[in-house]
Amino acid sequence: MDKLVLIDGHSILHRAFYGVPDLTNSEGVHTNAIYGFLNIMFHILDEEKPDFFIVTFDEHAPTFRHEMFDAYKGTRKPMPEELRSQVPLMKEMLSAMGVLVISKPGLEADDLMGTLAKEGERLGMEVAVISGDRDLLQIASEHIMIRIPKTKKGGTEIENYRAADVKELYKLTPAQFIELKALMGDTADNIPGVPKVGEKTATELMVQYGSIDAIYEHIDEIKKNSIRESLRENRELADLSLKLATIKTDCELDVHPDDAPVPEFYTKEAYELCRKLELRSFYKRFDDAVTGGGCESKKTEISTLDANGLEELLGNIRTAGEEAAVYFRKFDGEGYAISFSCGDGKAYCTDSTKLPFEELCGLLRKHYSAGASFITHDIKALYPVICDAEAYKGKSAEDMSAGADDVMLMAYLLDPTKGSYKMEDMAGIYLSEDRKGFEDLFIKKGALTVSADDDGLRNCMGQIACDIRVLYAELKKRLEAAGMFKLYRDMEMPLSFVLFRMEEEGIAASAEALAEYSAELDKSIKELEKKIYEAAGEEFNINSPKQLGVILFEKMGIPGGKKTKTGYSTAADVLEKLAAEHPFVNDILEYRTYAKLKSTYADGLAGYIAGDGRIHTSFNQTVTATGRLSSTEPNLQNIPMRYELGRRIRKVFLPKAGYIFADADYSQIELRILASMSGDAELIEAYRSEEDIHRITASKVFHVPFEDVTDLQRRNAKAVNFGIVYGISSFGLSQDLSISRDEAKAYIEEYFATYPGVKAFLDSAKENAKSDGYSVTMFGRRRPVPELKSSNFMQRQFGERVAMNAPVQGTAADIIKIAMIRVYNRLEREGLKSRLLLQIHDELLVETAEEEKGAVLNILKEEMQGAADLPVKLTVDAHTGKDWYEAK
DNA sequence: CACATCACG
DNA sequence: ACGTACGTGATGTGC
Repeated sequence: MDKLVLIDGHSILHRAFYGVPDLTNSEGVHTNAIYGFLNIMFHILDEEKPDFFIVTFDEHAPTFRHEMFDAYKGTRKPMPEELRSQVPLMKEMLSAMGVLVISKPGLEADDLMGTLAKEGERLGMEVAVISGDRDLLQIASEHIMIRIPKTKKGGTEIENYRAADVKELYKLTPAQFIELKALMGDTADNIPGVPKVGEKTATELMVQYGSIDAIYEHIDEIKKNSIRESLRENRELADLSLKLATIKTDCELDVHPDDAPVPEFYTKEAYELCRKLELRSFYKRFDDAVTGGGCESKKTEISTLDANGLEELLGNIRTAGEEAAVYFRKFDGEGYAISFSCGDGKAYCTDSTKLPFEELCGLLRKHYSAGASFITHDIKALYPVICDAEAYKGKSAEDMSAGADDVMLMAYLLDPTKGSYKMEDMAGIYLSEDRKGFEDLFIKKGALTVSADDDGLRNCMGQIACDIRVLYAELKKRLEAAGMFKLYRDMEMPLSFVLFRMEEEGIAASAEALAEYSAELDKSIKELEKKIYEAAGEEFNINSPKQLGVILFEKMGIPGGKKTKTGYSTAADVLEKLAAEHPFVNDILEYRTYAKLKSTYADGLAGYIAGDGRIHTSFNQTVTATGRLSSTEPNLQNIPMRYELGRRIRKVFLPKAGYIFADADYSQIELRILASMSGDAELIEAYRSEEDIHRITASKVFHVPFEDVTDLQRRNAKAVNFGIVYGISSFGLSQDLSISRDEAKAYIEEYFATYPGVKAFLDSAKENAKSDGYSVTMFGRRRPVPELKSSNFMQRQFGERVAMNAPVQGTAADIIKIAMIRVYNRLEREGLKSRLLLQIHDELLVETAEEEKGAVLNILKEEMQGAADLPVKLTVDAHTGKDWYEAK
């Protein structure tokens, strides 16, 4: 049977544009949508191997269906210029490939597709329709499959729908699907729908009655007054919507499915266009005949080095004054492999079978300290190889990072919302090179699957080194274009060195104290366990929310109600509301607290104490969307603090003999940044008065004299202050304060009336993020906020909160990063023995030599306060103590 | 491996 | 009509 593939060109191009990060060729021509489109197209073609193939494009002029009902015209967003410019190029590419591209002015792509699909079906073809949205599901049938590509991490997945799949998923036939859409409406498609009828109601009605006509026949049966009346009043609108929602399948076209046999694709013209657009990953699809002899596929020449060879290479690099790309991997035990790539286009490798690790380090350290420079991926992991304590003594973080570059940090700044910055992913995104993952190829269950001098491994190492140098040039260009290169060089690179030193230093923790604490918790846990089992009348796993839910809400009959998708919610805020009536619920809350402290902290931390008696956390520099750091294995940024019982765990963190801890934290840094960035005169003045900020806010918002502010008023004002920073919503605030949404709304309005500059700032933060596609901090750090353009209300709402929060949280992150570098440099340059150990977002912990106490406290205060010069001065509280508990 | 929960700023 | 504060990481359960 013949097979026909139809691609909805605009829809897939659109999807590709938003799914693939910005990509340009060296002339600045945007190519990401074309790249994504071709990937999806080839993927489909490889899979379907069709006999006929057509791509449709609509002209994006007002179309008949939509023109008729101008009053409902939704706000169809204008196409961003970066995408618009790719449309003609895409068409050019398709025509160069010999693909039949059809468009007809005045016709929606949907109608074109619908007509062609049905015609194909009539001709006895198996039809696959590729589109980015679900509208086309209505034409699914036994022989017409709708395929919707989703860009998930790890490639594109495609959802497939034949008629039966639609029926299964929506409990509706494709034809009924049209009516469903007509009832609920679709703003993006300018379909009004029936007011008050949303997805839920529409689905209920359709499943029950089967059609719009049937619904109206049984309209008296509809229980909900408002819905019934709305339906009655809007019968015309429903019919109108139905017309609008129906995809036409009977358009008159001069082209027919059997006019479009699958073309050759890989023509000379197409190859030349690929070259022009620099879409490298597609080069290899073309034959030598059209490429003129596989110029891109030439293998990188890889030489193996011994000690002398490496010495010579490093010497050459230094004399040439060029930066060498380096890729280093350490394996179990002593094993390692390392590769280099320089300007000559060749790759050089060595490994533990040819050069002992210590010798490698010796050579690298010698040349790095003498001025050789390296580009790598994850510089923090390379520092211990290229320098040692002798090299960095007395040197600033800038000194130590001057000769290094890190493509991972660069890519993080370009898009901090990506989950991973693996080399193979970045080669795909920025170089259009298809690479296999190093881990996937050679690492299984944490262990190397080949020997260190295996050819496959050597080739891969060499390839990665080459990619790193090409990637560096590309990322540098992009960072400069985005105005973030300085941020990268002056902030992230020096910081990477500071973090390396902090991790290396570690913090001492007493295993004995942890064990003692654990035993104490265990005793309480056992007692509570017994009490809970008695109250419940049986033994069960208290740690299982599922079992706990059954006990509480079924067996004991406590009214709780469902909350999560899997069953009852037993979260603390739910249980707390129950505790007043059912005191035994308190035992469960208490049990949870103890269990958490024991498993995560008392026992958990003990497992991380290394041979030197210290815990060496990892500070991750490329994880958060806002620019903050994160800490893992273990997380030392969430050690209990708020309640005494948990806080006691801080007593197990101890300075070494002759030392104490000095701990300094910013006071309300985010709120001060908000005041500064917004320039709100009242809020700035409030801070200048140096009075309690929450009390001032309460006084203004609730219109009471400063002295008469009650504790409750202050608490509420504080919550509003916090809420503002999070991108406030009346719902969120009402939850936090256990008040009504109306009350919360009134607070917020009064707050904005009090600080109008804050309101204006938040509004412009949203607007700018929407038009630019990203938020930006005072120091130019960006965070993409694609959610602002989502058609989903919730997503958009989330985007707005993000747009309000990211500039503030991100600026705070920038400032403490600056402070860390400055504190590090002062300690090092002044030859002090004290060492920076931890950063907890707005707090720094320094292991302080007793005799340096005064100097360190001064340094912390000066450098933290001086990290940024804002209209509202930053203030820092600093303390010392014999353990972390005392110092905080 | 997803989810719920809870620790922090 | 619908469900929500921003940013993280670790643990235990249960499919």
